[in-house]
Amino acid sequence: MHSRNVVSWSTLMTGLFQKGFAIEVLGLFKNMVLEDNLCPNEYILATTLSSCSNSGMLKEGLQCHGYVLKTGLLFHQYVKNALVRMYSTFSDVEGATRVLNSIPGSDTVTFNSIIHGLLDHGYLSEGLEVLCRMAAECVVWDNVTYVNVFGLCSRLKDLKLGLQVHSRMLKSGDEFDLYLGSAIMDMYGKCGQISVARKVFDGLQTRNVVSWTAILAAYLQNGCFEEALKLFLQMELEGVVPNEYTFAVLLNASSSLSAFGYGNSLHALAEKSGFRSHIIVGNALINMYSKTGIIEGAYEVFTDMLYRDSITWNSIISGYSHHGLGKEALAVFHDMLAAGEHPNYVTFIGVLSACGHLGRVQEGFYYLHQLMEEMGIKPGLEHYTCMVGLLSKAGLLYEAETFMKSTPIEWDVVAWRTLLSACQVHRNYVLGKQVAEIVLHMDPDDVGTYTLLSNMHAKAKSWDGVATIRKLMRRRDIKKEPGLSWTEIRNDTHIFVSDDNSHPESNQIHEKVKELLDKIKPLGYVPDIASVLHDVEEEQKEEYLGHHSEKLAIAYTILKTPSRAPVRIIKNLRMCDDCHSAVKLMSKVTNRVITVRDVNHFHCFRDGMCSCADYW
DNA sequence: ATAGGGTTAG
Repeated sequence: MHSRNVVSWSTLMTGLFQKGFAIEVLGLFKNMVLEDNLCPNEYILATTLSSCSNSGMLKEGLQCHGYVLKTGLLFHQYVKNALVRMYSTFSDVEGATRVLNSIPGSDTVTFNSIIHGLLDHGYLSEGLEVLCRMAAECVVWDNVTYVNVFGLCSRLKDLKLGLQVHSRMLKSGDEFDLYLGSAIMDMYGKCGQISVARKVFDGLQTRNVVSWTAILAAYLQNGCFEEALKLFLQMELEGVVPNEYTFAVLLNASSSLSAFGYGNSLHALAEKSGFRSHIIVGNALINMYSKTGIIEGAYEVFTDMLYRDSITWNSIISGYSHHGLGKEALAVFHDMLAAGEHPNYVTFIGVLSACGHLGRVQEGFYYLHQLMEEMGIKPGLEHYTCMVGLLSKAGLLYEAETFMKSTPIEWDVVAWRTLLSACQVHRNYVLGKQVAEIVLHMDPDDVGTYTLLSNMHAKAKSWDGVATIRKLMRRRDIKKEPGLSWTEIRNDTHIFVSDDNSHPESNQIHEKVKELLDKIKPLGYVPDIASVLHDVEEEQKEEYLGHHSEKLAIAYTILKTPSRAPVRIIKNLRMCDDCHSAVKLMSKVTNRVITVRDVNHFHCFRDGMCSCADYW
């Protein structure tokens, strides 16, 4: 153009802004001032400020604010709104509030911007306050307001508020849109009302990928993992193309089921669909591989990722920790610091539990008392519980007990259970029984603790103790949870129940178990018959041990898969001592890698050893 | 003649 004016620049800048080229808008702003010597007006500044928000350019945003002050454009509504959004986006609540209050006149967009900004940075009560103010000042609510307010209800998990807002929306008679539909489903999902969310979904006239993903996420958040995976097939059938959020949800559903078959297929599909470099997909993949027991797969995804954020680092660190790989976890943690990524609350849970696996008591306390302080992270219950685990794992049971008594925090049942299982491993039954009392006082229905307690009595050969526990369980009507193990072979899941002969191939499986046990006896396997609490002959006790669900699942997988294939088992309870020592030797005689995910640990058995170093 | 705010995720 031979001659350009502010409107020419403004038109171009708006076009770029709306297509997502925020950085380019800032470049144009500079050129307009320097090349054409033009003075920006309120249109230019509104767009430029928004571009600063969208591209994360804080410094430039502040410079624009200075420009606004110098040029006296502050009293234009659009400019004010853009400023409020800029400060909200950069989580400067005070700055946003200052703009909000210092310039008279706030419209719907002003309030929408500040509420959204507050929610996005976790200022929920402040968000609620602004909403009340908006209502008090009788500012009109539009669809964007409703979307934001439903977001507020989701985060507060406040169903009552959600229902009130939904009613108000229906009465307002405003035109409904897809943003609203997704926000409503999200609200009901996060407030635990999955069937209402589904009803909203079924009532949608049109659906896009976000509506689908929102309902899948609602199923996920309500523990309906298989339903989520099933519904995805329906989504594909209707020709809706999944995006990176969809894959994150589905991978998470697979992780929760420990379904590596689904996880693997989804990984392939995500790559084919071009989501290889999306952070949330990478993070979900790390999580999926780690939770399905394939920690090498998790690391491979991690190393291949082009872009990482703090969740990426946290995922691989806690993945390594869950697998008992303390050295690897700490090495990645140091890489994280070197890469300039700031650790957070969650990072240190993984780091401290890694110290636990390595028995590094001093290093753990250094992180807790010094590094966390330096980084401005206040230790919480989870961190202190890691310290209890760390001390007790190192055999310092009484130090752990003292630590618990001297730390001013309200301990939960998890912390006491940590100390309890340490007492079991270190065979300190005196302290163990005391701690078990505390655990049962806090949670009288905890079946695992009764089992642990009666095991401790049995190990100490206190048969009266065993009888007392069993009486107690009968009196309190505590039913022993059946032991379940499952394994995925090709695309089928096979479930095994302890002491259950109803499997069609039961005979073969038992024969295979017997064969394996006979093979490992010469290597030192001694059946732990003391742990069998049935009143039967010794020989039969040995047979009962062979009926544990993980032994059945392992025998079956070995029968049905090629000779070098890894064996992966998931079970619902804690692995017992007998199975643990048996499976170690089985990994040796079969030359297989056997991974068992029990209720809270991963055990990777290889060549006669377990990754948990016999502490779990 | 040119301008602003929203949904799903780890």
